[in-house]
Amino acid sequence: MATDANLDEGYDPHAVQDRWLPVWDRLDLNRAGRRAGAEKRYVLDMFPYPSGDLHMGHAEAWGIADVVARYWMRQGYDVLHPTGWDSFGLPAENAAIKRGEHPAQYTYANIEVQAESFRRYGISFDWSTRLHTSDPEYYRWTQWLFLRFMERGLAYRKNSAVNWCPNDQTVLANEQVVAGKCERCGAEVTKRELTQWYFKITEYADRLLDDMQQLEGKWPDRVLLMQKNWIGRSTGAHVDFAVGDRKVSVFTTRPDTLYGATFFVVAADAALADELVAPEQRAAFETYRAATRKLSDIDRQSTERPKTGVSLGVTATNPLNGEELPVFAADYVLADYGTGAIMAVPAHDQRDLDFAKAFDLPVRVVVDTGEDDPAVTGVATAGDGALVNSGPLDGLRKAEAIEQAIDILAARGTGEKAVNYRLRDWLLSRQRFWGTPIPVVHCPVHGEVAVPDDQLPVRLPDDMKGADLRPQGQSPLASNEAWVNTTCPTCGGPATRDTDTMDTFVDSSWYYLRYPSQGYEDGPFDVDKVREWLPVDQYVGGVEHAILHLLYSRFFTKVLHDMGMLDFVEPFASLMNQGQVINQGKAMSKSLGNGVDLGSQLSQYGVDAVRLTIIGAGPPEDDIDWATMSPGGTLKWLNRVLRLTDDVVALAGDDRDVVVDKVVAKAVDEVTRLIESHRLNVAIARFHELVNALRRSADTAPKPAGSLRDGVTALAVMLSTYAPYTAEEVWSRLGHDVEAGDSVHDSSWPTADPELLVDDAVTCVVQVAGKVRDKLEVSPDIAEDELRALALASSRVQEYLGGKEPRAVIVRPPRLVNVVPG
RNA sequence: GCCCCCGUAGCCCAACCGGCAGAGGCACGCGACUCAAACUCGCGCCAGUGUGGGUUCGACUCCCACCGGGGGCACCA
Repeated sequence: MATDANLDEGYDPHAVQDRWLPVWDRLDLNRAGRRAGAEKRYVLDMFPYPSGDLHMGHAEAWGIADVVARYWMRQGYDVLHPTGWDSFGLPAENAAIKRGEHPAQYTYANIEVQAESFRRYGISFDWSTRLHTSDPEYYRWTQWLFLRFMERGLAYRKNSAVNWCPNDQTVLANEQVVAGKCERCGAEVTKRELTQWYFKITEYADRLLDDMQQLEGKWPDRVLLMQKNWIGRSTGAHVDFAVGDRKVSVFTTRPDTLYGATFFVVAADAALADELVAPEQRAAFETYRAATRKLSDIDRQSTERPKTGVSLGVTATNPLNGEELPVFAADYVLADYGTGAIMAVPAHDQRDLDFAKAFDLPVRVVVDTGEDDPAVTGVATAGDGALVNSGPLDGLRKAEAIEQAIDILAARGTGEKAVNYRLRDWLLSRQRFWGTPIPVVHCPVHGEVAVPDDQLPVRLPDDMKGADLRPQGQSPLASNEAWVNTTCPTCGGPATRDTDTMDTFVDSSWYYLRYPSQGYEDGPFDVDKVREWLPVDQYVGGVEHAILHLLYSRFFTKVLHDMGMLDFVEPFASLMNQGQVINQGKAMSKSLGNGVDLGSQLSQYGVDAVRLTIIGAGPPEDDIDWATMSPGGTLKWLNRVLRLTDDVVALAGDDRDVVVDKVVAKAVDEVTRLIESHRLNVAIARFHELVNALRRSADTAPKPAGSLRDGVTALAVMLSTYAPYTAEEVWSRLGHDVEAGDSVHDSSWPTADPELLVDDAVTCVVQVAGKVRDKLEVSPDIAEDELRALALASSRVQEYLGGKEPRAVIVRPPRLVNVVPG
């Protein structure tokens, strides 16, 4: 007995799946290079992380990319649709600690489960491309790339306060701190002073911003916007103040307000504050600094919090007017943005005004914006206006004054135009085990020494498991003496290995480059193969990577371009973000207990019904509420397709009906354009229409067998992109010998005869005062004059005109006439 | 606080450059088939596009304001 009574009669999707899957495996239809000589296309999903089996979200993302891949194959392109796993990372390590295993066990077991699920789900992967970032053959090249970055000064080590996740016991990149919490586990992030490896992504800030021009219209606007905001370019000036005999520079976007500066603030946790503090203020400063360091990022970044600070007991000299400004240390100034010090202009900056109020400092208006005095209202005025109280700047507008101020500063050698970025360098060290080891040796004589290329990979030890991996605040590798102790590649003397591993986002920043030459041993990738296949024509993935993976990959691509290894500067020509699959209005989660298991959906409705339901639910980027979907209805429709097929196959003869031919041509034409424009859900509606039309014709004499057979054939080919199993079944029932290699997945996309797309007559709407009053059947190429005359001759139009002359007649042949009464 | 996106039948969604608001589906109702039901086939049902204004011969579409929902950034000088 089937679980669903409906399945007893009609379509059994499982039998169809079991029938075709082994045949496809044998036919090997998805191998890149199969259509040698044809134009190449590269379709890619953001590769999966192997935690457990596939879920509904995977079903959507890979379903979407698979439609594109299969569509391009039908169109005759040579398609690369590869797969791999982003297989380093914390969940495997945590599972290993819990189970007393090596992380590789969990990782590779899950990969096998997911691989089998992908296969069953009918994804058109070229399995020969398969890679795993945790394989030594892969991470060897991650290490190799790191060393190239190091040679170019793009990987460096520095000591600074870094984001620390107390739960995962590791540092985090800025991009992995979301609203003050660890992106992975949600713990509140704290700060730690540590020496860590960084990638100098800030050196590419301008290019990351400027090259986005190439992506406009091809990437979702919101992703581009998020990246733009994240990079956060600000233009302004560096202004040099004098503190005693020391020069202290600040960054400001408002050099025009220099005359309004009434105090000066240094970030309390910046080294600069420690260096400037006067002896009599040192005790107070250190107390304050200690308190600052205890704050979590969340507390510290709250704008609600009252301003706090402490005087450093020194003054800074304003380079424009020579005024001596009191210097404070405060936590509202960030140590790692700009120079870690600011000139405070309370009249025109809200934060400075709040501080001035708290410390009873003067507020001096220097831009007359026409608003009330900030000293009275407590609201800083940041808008445009005329400069006042500003010596040579008086009377200028804001923009002019900014330029003028910079000119004056530059002439005096006390400042210059400057650009600053919100983007910080990418902190890549992680104090965890299951990642790519950083290929550096620390020698007491020679310092940081790169491991020579011919000694790569620096392998992870395979004798560590379970409790050995427990986080201790430093990498578990540090406790493995046999691994740590080595010799210096330069002098041969005793040395130690760097015990940190790389952020897994390093692994995923270049994987798409290796697919075309997976297994290549002379470099991370075969430059010629990359030239053939890259950039990726269609990338598909979640919007959660808008500023993590996507920004990092763009950075890597630009560096590799500069190294002469790539011809292009943007890795992903087109990007689609799929939405989330939710349930009953909420994200699926264990705590809510509203999870929908993909496996059980597949066993209940079959692969094709689930694929069609997910993709048909709405635009790819929209969230899908599974509670509102009916895969059962989709299964019934697939059943309908098969019944139609059987009925049509049973018809004898080759009779044609031009009406049917037109319906088919129109469906082909529209589906083609809909898939091209990524409106994948609407294409499914066209499938329904086509089936309805063919059904009607098959039920009505004279039943044009030839036209119907062609219609079902076109349907099978188009449907092969969404519902690969059912389409193959239809194809087979139409008489194709799939086992012998005549698969629908090796067929060609149907073409629509342009003559069949032309309508003999179209309906012209005739409006009077914008309201539809009549309809005319006219020739599609009717002339404007003729149509006007026809419309005005309409008795209904005359009726509504009531004998008056029309004031205007708007004619848009052949579809519309609007008569405007006088 | 700043910025972005979205509001169309009971529900999910279509509607090209501004030109007949409805393609498709779910649910529901009726009919045919059936001893009856299920399945299947056919037919039907329901909104004037969140609200208010503006531009236009004509607005779901463009502009402004507001309401509601979602998202991004958030002490970045």
